[in-house]
This record gives sequence, C-alpha cells and structure tokens, in this order.
Amino acid sequence: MLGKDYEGQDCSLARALEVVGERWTLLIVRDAFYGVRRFSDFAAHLDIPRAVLSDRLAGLVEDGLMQRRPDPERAGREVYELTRDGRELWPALHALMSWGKRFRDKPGAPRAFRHAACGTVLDEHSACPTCGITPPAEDVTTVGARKPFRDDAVSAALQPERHLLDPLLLSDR
Amino acid sequence: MLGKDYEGQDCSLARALEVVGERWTLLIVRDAFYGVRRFSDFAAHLDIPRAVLSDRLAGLVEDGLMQRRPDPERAGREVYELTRDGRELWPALHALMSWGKRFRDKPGAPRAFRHAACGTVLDEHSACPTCGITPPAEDVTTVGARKPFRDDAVSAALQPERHLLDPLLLSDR
DNA sequence: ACATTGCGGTTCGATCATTGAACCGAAGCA
DNA sequence: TGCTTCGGTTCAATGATCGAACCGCAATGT
Repeated sequence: MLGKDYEGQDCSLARALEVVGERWTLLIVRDAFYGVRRFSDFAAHLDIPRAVLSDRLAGLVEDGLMQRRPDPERAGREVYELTRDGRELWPALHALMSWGKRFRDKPGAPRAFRHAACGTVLDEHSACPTCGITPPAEDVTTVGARKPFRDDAVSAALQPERHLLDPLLLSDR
Repeated sequence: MLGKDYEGQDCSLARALEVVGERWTLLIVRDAFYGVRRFSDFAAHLDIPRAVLSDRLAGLVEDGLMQRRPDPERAGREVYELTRDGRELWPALHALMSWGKRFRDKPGAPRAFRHAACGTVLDEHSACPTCGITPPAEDVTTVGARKPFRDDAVSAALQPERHLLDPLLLSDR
C-alpha cells in the first residue's frame, strides 16, 4: 500500500499502517492466526506473487510482528510465526473482518469465530457475549464456511474447527 | 495498496480491504471521524497529493462509506461525510490505533479517546471500562496531544476536546 | 553416485499506482 | 473587469506489483 511511510502524520494509526498497511500484509497476518507457518502454504493459500510474499514476510520479521526460525521437521526450510506483538493484532484484525462480514459479504455462512471455553460466537468487538471477556487469540476457535470456495490444500486443511495459532503442518509425514 | 482487489480470497477481511485497504484511505476515514468534511481540509491535514485525495474520496463515496453533498454554507463547494456504514468502521479503526499506540508510538501523550458520558478513556476494544458498553463514535470525545507536531490549521482546530463526527468548519465567516 | 523433485527464494521486464507540479473552470471578492 | 480560492484533472517521472523464469539447497529415487 505504500510510499511507504506516512511521515507527516502524528497519529498512532499512521504508525500502525506503516507496518500492516501494505497490500497483502494483513492477509498474511490473518493466515498466520489460522496457523499457516510455511512459505509454500502462504503462497498456496493467498495466490500472492512469491516475490511479494518474500518481501512482506521479511518486513513483518523486521518489524517484530513475526519471527523466522528453521523448520524443526525439515532441514533447510523455515517457519514464520507471530510474535506477541503480532498476536496483539487480533482485536484489530477481527474488527475489520466483522465489518467486512456485516457490510460487504454476500449472504451465506462465512467463517465464524467462537470462544473456545464456552462455544459462543464472538461479537464484533471480539468479545464473548456470555462470558463478558475478550479472549486472546489462543482461546478462539474457527470453522471454515461449508462451500470450499478455493480448493488448495491449505483451504481444505482450514475447514475443520481449529484453535487460532495452532500450527498447520501440511504435507508432513 | 492495490491491485486493487483480492478476488481469490473468500474472507470478509479481503472484502474489507478492497474498500479501505488502499494507501491513505483509512487516514481519510480517521479525519472524517475527527469532523473534517472539506476537500481542502483533508488536503491540508494529510499532505496527500490532491489527485489521490480526489480518487480516494470518490472511491469511498462509490463504496457507500461517505456521501458527498453541496456545502450548505458555500456555493460550488462540497462536503464529504461518513455514512452509517462508514461510521461502523469506528471499532476497527480504534483497534488499529490502539495497537499502534501500544506497540509503535514513542512515549508521550498521544491522542486519547473518552466515553463522553463518563469521561473514562476507552480500552483497546473501544469499550468503556466503567460503563461496560462500547459507545458509538458519536458518544466519544477526543483531545489532541499537547505537542502540536504539525502546524496546519486543521491540526490546531483538532487540539481542543471535541466529539467525534462533530463537523469541523474551518475558515468560515 | 547421479538425476529428479520440491522448496524458498531472487531476478527480470511489463504493467499499474503514486507523486508533485502544472493547468482549468466555477464562484467570490474588489 | 481582474484576482483569488476551491475542487478537481492532466501530465511525466518514479515507485510498487505482477507473472514467469531462474538458482541453490536438501531430500528422494534408482
């Protein structure tokens, strides 16, 4: 999305957008919440040019939202995981998703988010209406829509109910 | 930020980003919450190329987040105001701002947001901790940081405490 | 040992978006 | 009538994004 900074702006919103405001960045972060950790899985799920994916992941690592480590199960490969700062984006991400669902989605059964402890669907402030708290991402589960929409392996793996941030390990044996 | 759509994505996040994901768009929406309504005031406050401002405002109008009307006080001029759909972006906008403030801001006293009814500062879910509700943008007030940072007329007018969405009318007589 | 495959990139032109400056018509003021 | 302001549009230059091709490494197959 960028120039890439908004240097003339005093607002913390400008600070945030310098980090997550570029094209594709928030979709990558969303996939990381879903558990995606490998370069090839991001690429398969997002249909993003790999040069851009490489650039965005490097930026997220540099800005401290993700960390990159050697894949413990496959030598020579890497995994990308959200740091604490990155995981704290959950309320903002969920608020944007909720807005998109309310005002832009076609009717149907889009992806839902539930408080794992009680099963209640979160409201648009990412709070649990029955418990009265706002669970962190680790305590939230999600189920994919029934219609698959995309047919890549990652979309399929994201269909069943899963906790956010649970690592998604594809094609491992 | 754009291609400009994310057609391959099923997610409501992608829908939202197609509307507010381009460079500058969310900063324009933020200023609209602050009460800015005139083309020249957006331009003065944002340091945005006017061609881009024109394009983004047209996009926001087309997408139904803002409406454009003749300025009732000045013939031949226009005002841009948030629609209901646009005002509903407040929780998402505030969540992003809160994240930026917590993880990216220099220390100091950045802009604060309070529940007008009780004066309590909102938490990062844009809820009022004392009242236990999440006030709509109309019931939120904001005060600018003490250090001016920018010295345009709009920044100065946004220093005192004001309700969100209260029209800011500059240089009127 | 050697060839093959898949992964995680990088590099390359072509295309598209953004930028700042210049221009333009309509309205208001003198 | 002239001069200014406002809200744009147009323009050339720059920067970002795109898809395709390439490359080095590690594991696998024979």
